[in-house]
Amino acid sequence: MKHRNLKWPHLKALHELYENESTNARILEHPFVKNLKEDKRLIALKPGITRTLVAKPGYRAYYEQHLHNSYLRYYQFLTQHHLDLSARQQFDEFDLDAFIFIADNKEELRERLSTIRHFSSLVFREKGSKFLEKHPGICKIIYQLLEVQGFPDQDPKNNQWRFVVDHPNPRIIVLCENLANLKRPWIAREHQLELWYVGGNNTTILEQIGADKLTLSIVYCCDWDLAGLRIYCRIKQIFSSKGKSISILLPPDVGDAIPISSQDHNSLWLPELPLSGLDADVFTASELSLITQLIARNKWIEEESQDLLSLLQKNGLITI
DNA sequence: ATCCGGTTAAAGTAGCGTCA
DNA sequence: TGACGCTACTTTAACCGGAT
Repeated sequence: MKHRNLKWPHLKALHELYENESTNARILEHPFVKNLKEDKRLIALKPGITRTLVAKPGYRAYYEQHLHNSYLRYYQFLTQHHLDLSARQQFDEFDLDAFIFIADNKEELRERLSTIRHFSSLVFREKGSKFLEKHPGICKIIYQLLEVQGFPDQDPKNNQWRFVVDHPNPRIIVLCENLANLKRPWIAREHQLELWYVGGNNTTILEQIGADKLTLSIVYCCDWDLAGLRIYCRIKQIFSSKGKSISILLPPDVGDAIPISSQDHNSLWLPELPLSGLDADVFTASELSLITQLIARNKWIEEESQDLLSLLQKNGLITI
């Protein structure tokens, strides 16, 4: 039963035979389908038409017993995850089960995401470590399920996480220093935002932002501490060399600021340097004002404490 | 309803260079 | 020399829209 190894086109066409009693899909070469026709005699070619298959008496009952539940499960999954339902997709039942596993264990897999070969041999053990490299279509679906832009480089030292919340028609691109906003992707989707994770030293993935996207507004959302603002300076420089100007999301006031030595925070200001060593030319007057206040009070503002939508609204970037 | 032709996506294949 | 990887070309079939 598990070895019938039907691909999605076969499942789809067999379902079409169940619903409409006929299909034009070319599925006869498949041993399982061939067996349905030649041994079980539950389907047959339509007389006079060489490419149309029709259902025969008994097919409905057979389908309901052996195929219907699988089809419904896969159909529901693909629909839920907005995956392409077309019969061009070449994944089989094994792959579909793997997709569902990936979706169910998305966070864990993302945490441990390493190289494409490692992932392939872990999740597609039976198909080998090179399976995903040779099947870009299936790889693309995994990216979509995991909501990543790609696997990190071969070199484990070069762990470039490429988390993205895509929108087909974004109004604005938000570069995020932290994952917090990317963990609430529905907010971005509802409001036509595209989110890119550029935390840590992930700035090289900015090269991946397509030229077509450069016409949109790009804003950076970060912790207001030395590390976050340093990244902003670097990103602004990168985009500036492409002739693109970006801005930073400015919290409305210092009200949400917390002491610099709070838990798990180790980005200290450098009070001995003017503006903590940041390049003053990068910032606007109101941004400079907030930075100097934070330095003076030895505080910082956590990105997670700010609501992305109201930040965008208060910065005049969207209307809700 | 069937056929057809253009477009698109994916898989298979063959040719070529690299490296041990 | 053989294993491997990269790439470009070919093949196949689905899909879509228009014609018969």
